[in-house]
Amino acid sequence: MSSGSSYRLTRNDDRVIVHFDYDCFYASVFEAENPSLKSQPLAVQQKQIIVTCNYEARRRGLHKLQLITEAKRVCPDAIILLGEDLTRFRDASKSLYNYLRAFSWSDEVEKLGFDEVWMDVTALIDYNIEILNNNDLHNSFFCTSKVDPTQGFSYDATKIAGHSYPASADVESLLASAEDRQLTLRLLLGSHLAQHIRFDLEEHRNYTATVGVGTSKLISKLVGNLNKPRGQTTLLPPYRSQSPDDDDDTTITSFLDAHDIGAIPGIGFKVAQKLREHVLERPPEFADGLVYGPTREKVTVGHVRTAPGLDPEKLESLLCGPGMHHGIGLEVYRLIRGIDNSKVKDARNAPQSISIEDSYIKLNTYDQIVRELNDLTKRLIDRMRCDLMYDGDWFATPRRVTLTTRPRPPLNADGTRTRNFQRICKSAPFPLYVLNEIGHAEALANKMVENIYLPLFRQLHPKAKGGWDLSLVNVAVDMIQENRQHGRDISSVFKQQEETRREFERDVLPYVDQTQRTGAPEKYINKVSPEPSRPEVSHLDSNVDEMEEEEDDEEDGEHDQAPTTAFTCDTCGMTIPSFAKTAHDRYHDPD
DNA sequence: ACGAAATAG
DNA sequence: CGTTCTATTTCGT
Repeated sequence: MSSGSSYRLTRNDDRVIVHFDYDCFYASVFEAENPSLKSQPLAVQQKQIIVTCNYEARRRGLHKLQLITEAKRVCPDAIILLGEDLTRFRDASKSLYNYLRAFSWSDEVEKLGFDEVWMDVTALIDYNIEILNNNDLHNSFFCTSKVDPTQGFSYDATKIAGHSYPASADVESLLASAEDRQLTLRLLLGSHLAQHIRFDLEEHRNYTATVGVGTSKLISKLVGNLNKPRGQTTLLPPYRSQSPDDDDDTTITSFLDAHDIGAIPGIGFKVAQKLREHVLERPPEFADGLVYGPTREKVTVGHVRTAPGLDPEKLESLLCGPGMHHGIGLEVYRLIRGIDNSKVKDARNAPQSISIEDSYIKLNTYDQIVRELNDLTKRLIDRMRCDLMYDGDWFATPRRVTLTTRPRPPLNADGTRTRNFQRICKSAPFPLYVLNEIGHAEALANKMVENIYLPLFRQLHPKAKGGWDLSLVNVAVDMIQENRQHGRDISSVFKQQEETRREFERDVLPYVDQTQRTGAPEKYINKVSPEPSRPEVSHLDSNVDEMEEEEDDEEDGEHDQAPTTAFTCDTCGMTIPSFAKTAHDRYHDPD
């Protein structure tokens, strides 16, 4: 059916969205802690593989997901650090997120994983388009503050900052075109803002990022991939077709069409396989003996988009199945045409859920299971206290606890074992007494296991004949709600804090000439963390230590004068930003 | 509300 | 080349 089609296929191109992706994030966290690592080949290990490595290591033949044995053979002098404890990465991610948040006027700042952030910067862009002097675009000033007109940076509003797609795009003629001028201008301003934030991140936080600029989350994320690391790409118009029937003449289409169908965010493994099968008219083949990853029998977005008869209804019937939400057909239909009107979500102060899990080769006695539950639950309570508390108060509280296990399937008759990723879970209301006990997490964990997790476990595994055989256990709290705080909203605290930190660093740190930036940002900070509870993973250099950023924070004060936003500690003489005073006092006097 | 499943990094 | 450990979303019930 469907000829004239009443599908909502109009793309909203009124927004400017920037996607940040920190370069080789795990390695960068170690480098930010210890800048002398930057010039060395550095790799981060989890289990038997390199999960990421810096670009010096890549130049020497290392790469992601490489076996440690191979990595050591290829590059014997690589520095390999253990990255199995995610604490430092989570902390760095949270701090950078709040740092970026301070740039936003609308607080539409959404995180994906540890190393990606979208920002809807439309409000800033629209304001700055209004104040543009069209008679002197070369000498424009981008105002980054709603209240202080002197805050901002100079830029040339006739040129894109960074790269563009297509690389050969002629910005001058786009600006001269009645059709494309407005959109071009907005994206162009977006590119300058993105570059400003990127440079700021490099100078003040020692992180480089790769950025994409477009009018949707989909486009900004994908287009950023074109120039990495430490680059940025803007998808320029024309976004709209001249002909009514097809979109083949837009940059959106030419850009998206070349992508593998599985490369589109929102199209996962299952959906991609079904689409490949449809286009190829047979099941896609796998690599020899491998269960993971299809052999890249490349089926592209273009193939799917132009496949005959693949309208939203057809896609829906093709793709529907267990786990698929209704409307998946229309969603895919829109995605492959570059239509993604999904909002950048409002910034969050707390995660929606926290879970801790471990997998096991052998876990089959009650005692072992109780021990593991106690251990997992202690870690869960530590995480709750870290992520949901501020200044001694719970600013967010969970409403539910869940226990999830993955039973190992029994052996088949022929001695093989069928792979099973299926999980089973059971949940219960979150016990509020956990919030009131301030003692050690261990005792509290034991109590919680006794009262909550063991009952849930018995419901999950009613009969114990012959014991259990679990390959995975997960403890979680979810339905986390932010609490109404007395007086002001906790959001402003997190956001303001990073803004203050930024000003503090600008004032106290050595001046860096913005016009001379060529290589890596200079090393500028040494800091000793007062946190005793953070387990160390591995140490290379005991001289330069942690540079983790969290709310309980302090800075080294080897500089003479303090700005107005800082004070000098009477006990140790350190220069401390004012927001960190409480934490610093606690450092000297823990009780 | 609860449990399962898909997606993503 | 092995995926592990998270976190989010959405479905059916």
